[in-house]
Amino acid sequence: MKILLIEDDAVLADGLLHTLNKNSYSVFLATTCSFAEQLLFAQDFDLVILDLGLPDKDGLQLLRLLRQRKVPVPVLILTARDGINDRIEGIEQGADDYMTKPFELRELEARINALFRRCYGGFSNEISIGKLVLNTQEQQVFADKKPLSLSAREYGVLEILLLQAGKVVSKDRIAQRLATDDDALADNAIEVYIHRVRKRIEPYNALIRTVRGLGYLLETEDV
Amino acid sequence: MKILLIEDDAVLADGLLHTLNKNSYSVFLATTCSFAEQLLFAQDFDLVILDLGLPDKDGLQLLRLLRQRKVPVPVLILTARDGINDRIEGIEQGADDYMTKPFELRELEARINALFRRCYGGFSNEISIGKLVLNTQEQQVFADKKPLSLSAREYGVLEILLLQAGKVVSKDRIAQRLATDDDALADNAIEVYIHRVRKRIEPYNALIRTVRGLGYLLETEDV
DNA sequence: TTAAACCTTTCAACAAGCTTTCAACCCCGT
DNA sequence: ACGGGGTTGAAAGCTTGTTGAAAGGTTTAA
Repeated sequence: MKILLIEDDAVLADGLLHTLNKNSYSVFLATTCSFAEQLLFAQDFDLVILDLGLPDKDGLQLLRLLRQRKVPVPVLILTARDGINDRIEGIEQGADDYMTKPFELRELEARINALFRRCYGGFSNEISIGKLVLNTQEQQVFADKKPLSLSAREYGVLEILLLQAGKVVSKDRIAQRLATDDDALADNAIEVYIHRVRKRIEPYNALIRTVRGLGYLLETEDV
Repeated sequence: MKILLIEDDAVLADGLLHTLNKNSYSVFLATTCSFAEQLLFAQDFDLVILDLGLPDKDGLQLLRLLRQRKVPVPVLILTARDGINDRIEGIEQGADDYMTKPFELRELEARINALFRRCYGGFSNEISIGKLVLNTQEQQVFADKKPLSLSAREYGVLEILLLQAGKVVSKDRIAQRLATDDDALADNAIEVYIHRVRKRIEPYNALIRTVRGLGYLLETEDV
C-alpha cells in the first residue's frame, strides 16, 4: 500500500511516518506541493494525505489539478484552520475525507483504514474474492483458509489484482506497484510473475484473464 | 435517490427532512432502530443517515448487523457525544462518514454529496447507448454488462461511433482516430474494421448504418 | 450499363503475450 | 565469511491474436 504524505511540518511528518510504517504502509514524503505533483504524475499511489497549510502553493489547487486530470486516488486532507469553509471546499473539490488539526493519531489510523475499505471495497483488512482471501495487514493471501506462500513480488501482483478484482489492471500499474525506486520493471518480468501467480491460484478457480493491449484482470468463477 | 434517516429528535429530523427534500432526495424517516431495521431489510436505500443516540437500542448494533449481512449501503453517522471513541468505533464498524452534533446543515449537504460521488462513481466515465455501455477509462465496451473483447482497432472504431452516436462519422475521421503516427489508414482497412465491429454488436440491436459518400453512423433500435 | 463506393473473405507479416531456463542475487543460519 | 535455498528478472523461443493489403463480390447512383 503506497501512501503519499504531503506535509511540511517536520515533527508532524515524522510522527505520521512512524505510525503509518507501523501499519506496514509504504509511505513517501513530499514537503512541497510541486514535489508532490511530480511524484503523483510519475507513479501511482493508493492514498494521498494532503496538508492544506503548505508553504509553496495552496493544497486545494493540487487537489483540483488531480481531479481535473481524473486521477482517481483517494485524498484525505489535513487542515489546521478553523471554520468549516476549508473543509467543505476540500470535500467539494473531491477530497474523500478530512481531519482537523490537532488530531489523534489513533483517529487518523481509523480513517485511513476506513478510506481503504471504502475505496478498494471490502471490510476490515480482509477482502475475499472467490476462494481467495487477501489480508493486506499480514501481506498474505489465503486460499481455502490455507496461506499461499508467495514471494514478495508474487504477492504484490496478486494484491493489486485482488484489490481491483474484475477490473483491468495495466502492466504499467503493476510495474508501478512493484517498483522499489523508480526503475520500472520490464514488461517481460511482469509476464513472468503473472505466469507464476496463475499457476498458484488456478487450483482455486481464480483466473487471471489477459486483456490484450490493456492488461490483466482477475476473475473468479463463483457460480 | 432514496435516503433512510434514522433520527428520534423531532426538531432535528424535521430540519434534515426539509434540507434533503430540497436536494430532491426522497427521504424516509425512522425514529427507532427496530423500525429502521425492518425498512432496511425490506427495501433498498442509497444512503443511510444514522443517529447514534437513539432510545431503543444502540445504533452501532444496527450498523454492525448491516455489515454482517453485507448490506453495502453507505452509512453516515451522527453523534452528539464528545470524545472520539464513538466516531472511531463507528468507522471501524463500517460507517463511511460521520458528523458530530451540532453541525451545520451546509456541511452535511456537502458530505452527503461527497458520499454519493464516492460510492456511486461520481465522475462517470461511462456512456450508454442502447444495450451498449462505453467506458473510456477502461477502454472497454460492455454489452448487457458483459465486456466485449475487442482489439485495439475495433475498440477505436466503436468508440468514435458511440461518442458520436446518431451522427455521421467520416472515414477520414475514423482513420485519424486510429492513426498511431501520421500514416493514415487506407479506406479499405476501415471497411474491414467496420465489418468486424458490425458482427460484434449486431446481436445487441446496435447497427452501423452506411451513409454513402459520407461515412457511418451508429444507431440503436431501442424500440 | 457503368463506375464508384462499399462489403466480405482470406492470408501473410507482425506484435503481444506465454513459458522455460538460467545466472545473478539476496537472505539467513552457521 | 561461507554455503544453501529461495527469489528475481533477462533472454530466447514459442503461441496466439491482430493488422491491413489484396482480391473479388455487391450495391448504388447516374
